[in-house]
Amino acid sequence: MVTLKEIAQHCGVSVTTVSNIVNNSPKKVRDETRKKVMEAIEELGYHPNYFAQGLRRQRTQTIGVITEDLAQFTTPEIVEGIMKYCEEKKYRVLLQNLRLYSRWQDKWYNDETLIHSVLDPAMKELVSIKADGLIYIAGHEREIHLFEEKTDMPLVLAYCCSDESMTSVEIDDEEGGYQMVSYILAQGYRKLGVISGRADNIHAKRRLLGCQRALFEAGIPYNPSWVLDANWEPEKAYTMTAKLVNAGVDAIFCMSDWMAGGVYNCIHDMGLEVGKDIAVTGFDNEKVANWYIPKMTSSRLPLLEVGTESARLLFEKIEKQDSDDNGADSDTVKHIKIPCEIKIRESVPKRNE
Amino acid sequence: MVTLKEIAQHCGVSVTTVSNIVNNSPKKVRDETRKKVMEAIEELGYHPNYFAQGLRRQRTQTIGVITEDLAQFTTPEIVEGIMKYCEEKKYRVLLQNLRLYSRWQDKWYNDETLIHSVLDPAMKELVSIKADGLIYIAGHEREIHLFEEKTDMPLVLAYCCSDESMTSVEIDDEEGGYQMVSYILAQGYRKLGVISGRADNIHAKRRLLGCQRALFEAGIPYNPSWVLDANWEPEKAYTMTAKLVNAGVDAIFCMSDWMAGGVYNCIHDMGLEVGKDIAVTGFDNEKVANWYIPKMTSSRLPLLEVGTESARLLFEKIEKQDSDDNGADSDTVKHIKIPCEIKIRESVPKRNE
DNA sequence: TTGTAAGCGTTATCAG
DNA sequence: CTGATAACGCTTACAA
Repeated sequence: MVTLKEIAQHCGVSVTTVSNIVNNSPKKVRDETRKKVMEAIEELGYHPNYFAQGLRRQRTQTIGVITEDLAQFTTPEIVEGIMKYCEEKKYRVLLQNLRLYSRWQDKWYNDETLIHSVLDPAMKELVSIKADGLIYIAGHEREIHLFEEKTDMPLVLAYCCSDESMTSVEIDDEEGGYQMVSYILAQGYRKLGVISGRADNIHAKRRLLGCQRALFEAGIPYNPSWVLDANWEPEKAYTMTAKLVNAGVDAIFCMSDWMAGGVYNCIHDMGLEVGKDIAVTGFDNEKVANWYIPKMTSSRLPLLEVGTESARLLFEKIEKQDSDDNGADSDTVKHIKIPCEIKIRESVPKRNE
Repeated sequence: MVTLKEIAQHCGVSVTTVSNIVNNSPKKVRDETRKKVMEAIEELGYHPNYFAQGLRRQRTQTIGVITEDLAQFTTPEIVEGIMKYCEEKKYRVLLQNLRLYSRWQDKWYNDETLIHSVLDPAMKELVSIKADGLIYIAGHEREIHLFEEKTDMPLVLAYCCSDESMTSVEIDDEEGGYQMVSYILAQGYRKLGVISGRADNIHAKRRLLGCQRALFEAGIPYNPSWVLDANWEPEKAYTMTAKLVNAGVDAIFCMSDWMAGGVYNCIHDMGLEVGKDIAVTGFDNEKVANWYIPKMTSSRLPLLEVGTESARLLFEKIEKQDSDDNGADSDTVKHIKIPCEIKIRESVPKRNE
């Protein structure tokens, strides 16, 4: 590998001069020398040694990203957002994948010691590599307490949150639920059934809250017995749909596009038609939403934005830390929620009545 | 950060001793000293500095992974496979994301200079970080010529291939097509229609080849006019299906699960029933396959395996390189194809006839 | 404007 | 069994 020294020898100058040119330091360099050196660099193909540089400076121009599970459908897009931002900032990304699902399926959900068993080595890794900051991407949104013993490394939580002291970027599920239900009501429906995910799930809870708010604002009483839990499973959603239809709802707000498949099928099997007889909406705006018939109105998760926003906040912290020579802990903690985007299609036609 | 020196001072020994203990070198160390040092390491929380280590050794224990687009549905699982393997080998993974799709949609497909404009900086990066090896993951399978000017870095192509000189791991599309069509024929169907992807697409070509082989082996004449190109688009697949049905086929081999949605819809709209009137199979085994009614037989892409196998081959190369002090270029080039796995469901019932 | 030299934390060589 | 010391490639204060 070509080193500074070799370039220097090649040009008959000192390493210092070459280094100054490479880092275009404020020092004055004769144009002639600069040109000569630049040419040599080009010709010999010099590229700074990352390790020597990292060893010398205290900054590594590298941030760590730890994902709970890269194979979760929400994760790659968040990572993509982060990388996009980092590219502009000329930062490297060291990605760690905890592979929680493939290791333990669902068992890790509430078992933070289990998570720690793989998280701790990953963190050590990042310390040893002196990452300038860390973004932690959860596999599904929830409240975590993994980082109690604060590291000095700037940290941003993506797709999850923690206590007040931790900067986090989440999607605004409540607003998403609110938007969706407001839309359904605006289309003229009045008897709203809800197919929810797991009752203890933060997405489900927040979306339901938004739903209730929309109902309240429209002056429509909230009927809790029309809210059924299908545990994110299409099969269960199928069963629940039958109950809701028999109970007389005219619209169903289903909390995931996949579960909505069960809803569509059930309605079809009952000899009814989605849209004409019963309005249906999903959530997540996955590809399927476009392929149900009629095409289903859904809500896009702003994952890319979660990524870029996390990165933006992280760099804000890193820069803050850099300028705080006094060591003042004037941390800028923020809790950002990014709105979902409703994608209107054909499953909630205007009610003519 | 705790350094070797600090540990040494704490214990009243030299850094050499500590280093020897940390790397459990063959050198003999008195048990007493070892114990003392180990305790200090534990207590002070020592972790070797990645940069100092990397600077000193020539090995970095890091491999680079360059993805054409992480958001491609096939990519994360391959990455996951690689990371799984690397974890066992105690290697780090530096992931680079070219983001080809989000940058240029489809425009980069046959424009390798465009690709080079983002690939080259990424490669430089890996050189500067002295990655021990590189895995390149394509966004869709095809033949690439991106690495003509051989680097000395061990390289494996995943989900794509190149000329003979390059090690690659692909999925065995031909065998996949063969398996699927053999199965359809074994179930008693004789008039096979095919909905293909882009004609110039390597997946499509290979699957079709397998299909033709299966037909030939069964002694059934191949009718090219029953092979229609739907460009991977469900909408087009819908149109094509009508043609095939009108032409009198009794089974449709559709080359992607998403296009199969169009097939299902068309058959339904024509007043027919998938399974009963016409057999249908998809490909890719995406989640949807389970949600069409009747559940669709499809073929699982062995992506995780592509990942682990790529990593395995890469380490084979790395180790080879290490042992080849003589510099002999006794490279082990391999072209691996990993079989798909047919997932039989309900869309191709046994023909009773 | 350019050069000298120290030092970042490690490992390897060689000497005690 | 243990310890000095050089070297890896770079940045930076200071000297010329």
